[in-house]
Amino acid sequence: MATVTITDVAARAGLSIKTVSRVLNREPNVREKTREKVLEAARALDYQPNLSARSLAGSRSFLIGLFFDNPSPAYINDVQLGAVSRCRESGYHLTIEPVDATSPDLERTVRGIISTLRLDGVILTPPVCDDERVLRTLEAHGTPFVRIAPDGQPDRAPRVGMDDTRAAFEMTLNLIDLGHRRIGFIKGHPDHGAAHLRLDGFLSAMAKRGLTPRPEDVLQGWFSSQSGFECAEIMLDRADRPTAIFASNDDMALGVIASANRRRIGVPDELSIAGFDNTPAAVTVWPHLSTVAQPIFQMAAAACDLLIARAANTPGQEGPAARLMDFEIIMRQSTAPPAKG
Amino acid sequence: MATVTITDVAARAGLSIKTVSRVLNREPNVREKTREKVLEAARALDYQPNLSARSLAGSRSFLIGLFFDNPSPAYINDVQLGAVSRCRESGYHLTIEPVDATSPDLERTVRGIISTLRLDGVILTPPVCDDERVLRTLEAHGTPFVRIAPDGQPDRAPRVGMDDTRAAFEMTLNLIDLGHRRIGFIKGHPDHGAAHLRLDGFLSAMAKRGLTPRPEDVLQGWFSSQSGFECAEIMLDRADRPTAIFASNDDMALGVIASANRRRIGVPDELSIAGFDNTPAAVTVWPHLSTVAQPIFQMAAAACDLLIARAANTPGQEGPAARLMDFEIIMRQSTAPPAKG
DNA sequence: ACTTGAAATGATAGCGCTGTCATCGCTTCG
DNA sequence: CGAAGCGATGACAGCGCTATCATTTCAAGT
Repeated sequence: MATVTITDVAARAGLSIKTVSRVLNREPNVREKTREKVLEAARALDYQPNLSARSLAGSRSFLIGLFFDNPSPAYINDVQLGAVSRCRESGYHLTIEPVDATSPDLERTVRGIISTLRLDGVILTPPVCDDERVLRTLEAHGTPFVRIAPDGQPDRAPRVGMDDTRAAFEMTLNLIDLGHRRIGFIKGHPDHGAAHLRLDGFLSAMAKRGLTPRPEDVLQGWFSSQSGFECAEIMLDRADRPTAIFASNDDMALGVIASANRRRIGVPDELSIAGFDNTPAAVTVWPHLSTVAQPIFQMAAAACDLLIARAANTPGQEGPAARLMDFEIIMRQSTAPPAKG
Repeated sequence: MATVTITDVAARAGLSIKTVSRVLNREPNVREKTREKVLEAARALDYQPNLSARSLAGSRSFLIGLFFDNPSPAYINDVQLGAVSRCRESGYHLTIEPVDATSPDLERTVRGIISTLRLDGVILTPPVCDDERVLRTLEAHGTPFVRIAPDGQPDRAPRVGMDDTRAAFEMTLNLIDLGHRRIGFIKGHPDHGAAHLRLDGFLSAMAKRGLTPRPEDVLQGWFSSQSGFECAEIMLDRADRPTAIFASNDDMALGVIASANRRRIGVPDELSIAGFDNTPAAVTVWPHLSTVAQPIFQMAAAACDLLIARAANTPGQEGPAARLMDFEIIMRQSTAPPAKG
């Protein structure tokens, strides 16, 4: 309530407000003893800088925007936590900005957000990170942004992501090495780049082990559990059904489990199932789902780091940077060696 | 990039900046024709007000904070969407502030956030909405806040919520009217007030129909799917097991389904299962879960409304307000009449 | 001691708005 | 016809900070 300003701190420390400002902003050329005096006064007064004033006077707003459009709640939740964790460390705050990629006003909306807030940076998650209109608007305004797991144009701006292909490759290898020969694969939404990468990984692994998936075992899904269910219904209907199904995301894998349960096909004894994403739901079903864990929290934190670093350095430096994070293959109870015979 | 200020708009409209400000803030005493001139100039220049400047000069920051501590991703996602939808309409923005209720620095953290950002209001979700330290800090600072689904102290501050008791009551009635007599109930985390309310609703409904649940059919869960699974394992192990199980949230209901699947107990033929919350996972499993839908989006929107209205009205008016929203009972495929015999 | 220059500190002008108060013009009524 | 009254508009002072540039301090070099 009783607002403490930088002037109060300066008075208490017996210094000018500019010196206080210098200390608070970690600027160079401040004597160690002076720094301590300032810090002590600030602590004693429980001084909290006014973001609006800082933003108005300076070139930074201490605000990072997170743009997203209807992703999975678990995903966006992880992104938020990762981003906020870094923001906290640097005195930044995160504003969330759901965006409707199908809106005709998209440009105007985006323009309004970034210029009203003077965002220091924007984090873009799929599918917004591949929306040409959003990218163009941000570039035109000169607002730095980082894309998380973008599909294409890898060098257009800094990005963080993971190697989907290699992850799918390794998961497939795991399945094969468990003894499976006939493995079904459910593709993801064709508009998502990751869907293609995961398919590539699956196919390479099969090829590497000298296996050729039958066309009827590679079905088109849409990343929804419903689509996974439907694909499973088709595959499991055949007498010579696969002994394992690798769905390109957990939701679809859950659909596969639902289908298996409905048909009373034992998992994993009669059918192994693997997913991708390690959503919370993966351990909500029985049996727990084997899957690939994406380092979403870390990716978002890294994205935030890039933006904050960029806002701090006055020089308008560097071009695009990319950062690939490590994934993790998590084998739980939904996968096992195929039944003998 | 080329920043348009209110001065530019004033110049183009041939008016003073104060008049432009009046129009933009919907203040009274502006001639209609003047208003139009201003609006047109603003449109032509694509003027976007600078939030920092507005905040610094005025008494509002146009920022609402959302405090939460590790709730379910689906829940918090809905809250965010609901809150942002209202913020957008009023030129507000939402900053998300995950809070660790167990942190010893909690007060300092909260104080830092609200005084740095000068938040116009804060939305509190469970369990933060019942954290005494958070409430006290907000009150001490004079920051308005609205609690979503708080457990106790109904009159401490404005709140929005739903009638958990009645929802559980109605769902139980549905189960009974389907023909079930022996219904198991899985309680929620005892620290969450909603858990008690839902139990009350269950018991009242049973009593109303002259039924008395056996003690061994009312088990203590923790709102986690794991705990639901464990409770189900116990209940379903008995020969005279319930014909229906009502879990006080969807996660636990999912655990029950998992247990039933593991035991090859058919759902809903041999066992009906109902949940509470209508999480996305409710339609990811098979069979789809019957559950209670909370109007989370609307609750958050209402909370936001209260905060924004309060920030707009200069008078420090009104005491606590409460708003109860309507829930919805959704009967899907996990419930059916009990097997004959 | 006296210069010299870099390091340390301070004075001051805004940043783009809103709030306060003054001013202007027009209607209304005695 | 003049005074009063009110609606409409404008001038201007900050809000709390950062940026620029001026000034002071102090150690080193001669």
